[in-house]
Amino acid sequence: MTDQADAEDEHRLIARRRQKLEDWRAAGPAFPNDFRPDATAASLQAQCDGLEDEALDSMNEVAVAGRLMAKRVMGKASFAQLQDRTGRIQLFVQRDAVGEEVYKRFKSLDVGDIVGATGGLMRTKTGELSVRTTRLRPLTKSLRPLPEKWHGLTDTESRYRQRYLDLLMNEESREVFAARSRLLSVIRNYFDERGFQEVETPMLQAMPGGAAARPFRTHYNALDHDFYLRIAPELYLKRLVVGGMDRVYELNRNFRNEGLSTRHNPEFTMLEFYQAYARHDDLMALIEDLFQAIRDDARIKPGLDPALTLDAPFERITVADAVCAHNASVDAGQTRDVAALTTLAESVGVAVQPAWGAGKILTEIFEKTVEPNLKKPTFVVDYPAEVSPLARRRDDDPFITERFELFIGGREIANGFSELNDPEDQAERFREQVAAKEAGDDEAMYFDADYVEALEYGLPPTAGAGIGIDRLLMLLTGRQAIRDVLLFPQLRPRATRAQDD
RNA sequence: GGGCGGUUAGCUCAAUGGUAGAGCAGUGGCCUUUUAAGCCAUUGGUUCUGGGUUCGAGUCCCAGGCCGCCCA
Repeated sequence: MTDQADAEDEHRLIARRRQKLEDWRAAGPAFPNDFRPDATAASLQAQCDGLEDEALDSMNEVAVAGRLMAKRVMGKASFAQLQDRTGRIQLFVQRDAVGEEVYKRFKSLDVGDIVGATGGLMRTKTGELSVRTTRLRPLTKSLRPLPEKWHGLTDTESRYRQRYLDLLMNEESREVFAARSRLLSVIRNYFDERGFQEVETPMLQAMPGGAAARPFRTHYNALDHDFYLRIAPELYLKRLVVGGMDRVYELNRNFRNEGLSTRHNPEFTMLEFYQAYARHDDLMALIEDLFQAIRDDARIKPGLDPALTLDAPFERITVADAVCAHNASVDAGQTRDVAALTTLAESVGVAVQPAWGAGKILTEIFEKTVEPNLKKPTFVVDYPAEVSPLARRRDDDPFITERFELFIGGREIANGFSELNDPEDQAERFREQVAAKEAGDDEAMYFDADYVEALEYGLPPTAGAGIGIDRLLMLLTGRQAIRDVLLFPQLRPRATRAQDD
């Protein structure tokens, strides 16, 4: 119970509703949990579509439950809108049908209260399906007023911080997250049907690996040891392939210690999958096919720029060819020439570091000058080994790897490669990473001796790829901000909430 | 990290440096098929925070918070 001082400080609107809750308590259990709806708004709308009055009259009573979203009292008869997980259904409440007492209680309900209603079905003069309410049970009192009924909740900060209000008030928001669920479901079905096993590997890792990124650090008291939140599951998934799981996938969170932006959230959802006895180009074909399944089965309504299409086949181009195509000042013979690349890099605003080789500079130029222009789905291939420490080199050209990235709408959507399964080459690549880290690159990798040991038992020839689910969903739903596709995006903590100490 | 914009009633928004307002919600009244129901009346403010300028600041200046957009 709140004490008197709190109650007096409380906002008048909340205080008023709290008083109504007291009235509920006086009338019996105020938070009953034995009401059982036997229908939903959508099921009733579907079931009664096109039915005449007589047909509705002859139907059994239904029980519905949900949140009161609108209340229109017109004397001795009233209408209310009940919202459940499927949509809305109207209640018709007549004083002479429910009795004076119940009608009075109905009139004292607030928009936002959660109620259960029982009654037959009818259609109003204007044709709206309604529950002709005979019994009405208040189930949960809402002490705080909902946002305004017409404009809803538009303040972006409130929409992110109080997502429950956004979901209650904004159907588009509900639709985005329903689409998210369907997308994940389509992906899981796709891999399950092809013999991939879904697994979960550690998020709390003693040594973060599998990507170039800064990790979050935390402390494990029982072991008195610092741990990291994973930046990628890659090295664990490949250990599983060593262990005989020839096809695995994981669909879960990664954490990267970087800034917040329209396109970055510190925790984000990634699909990674690995298939033994396959090469990177097998996975390119698989991803093309997966995207057809997403297009056909995920039923994502709004969004995707009409100028874009997910239809296969996707375009294919090499990093070097793409750089030449977008930069007139460099030709095919110079794409491994540090001097020529440095000149070009600086002319496009890339600050070249002394430690960078041709592969790194070329990739930076690519990201700066080509990436944003890749609107149509495009596989970019032949990434330099220098920027691909976990990818297998091409047998005919060890400067580059059997790696691809998929770009759609100017953004990276997927990244994959034939896995490096030569333990000696992998050890050498790790040593280069450690050298880069010591030279000041805090995104460079650690030497993961345990992983190299696993490779020494033999990783079958394998290809793997990752797809950023949040960015894919942004693309599919046409959302500009990653926060619009995350239920609880990261925001700066609020200082004003009183924390004692 | 830098630049720009925003921040006013529970919500959505107004307000030349001169009495802080409207709609919705709330409260009281009328109203037995409404659709943002309608009509009458009415309550409600730390104008994000802290300084400053001024006879007087929501408004101008400085610093800060949070949010958004753009850039690095």
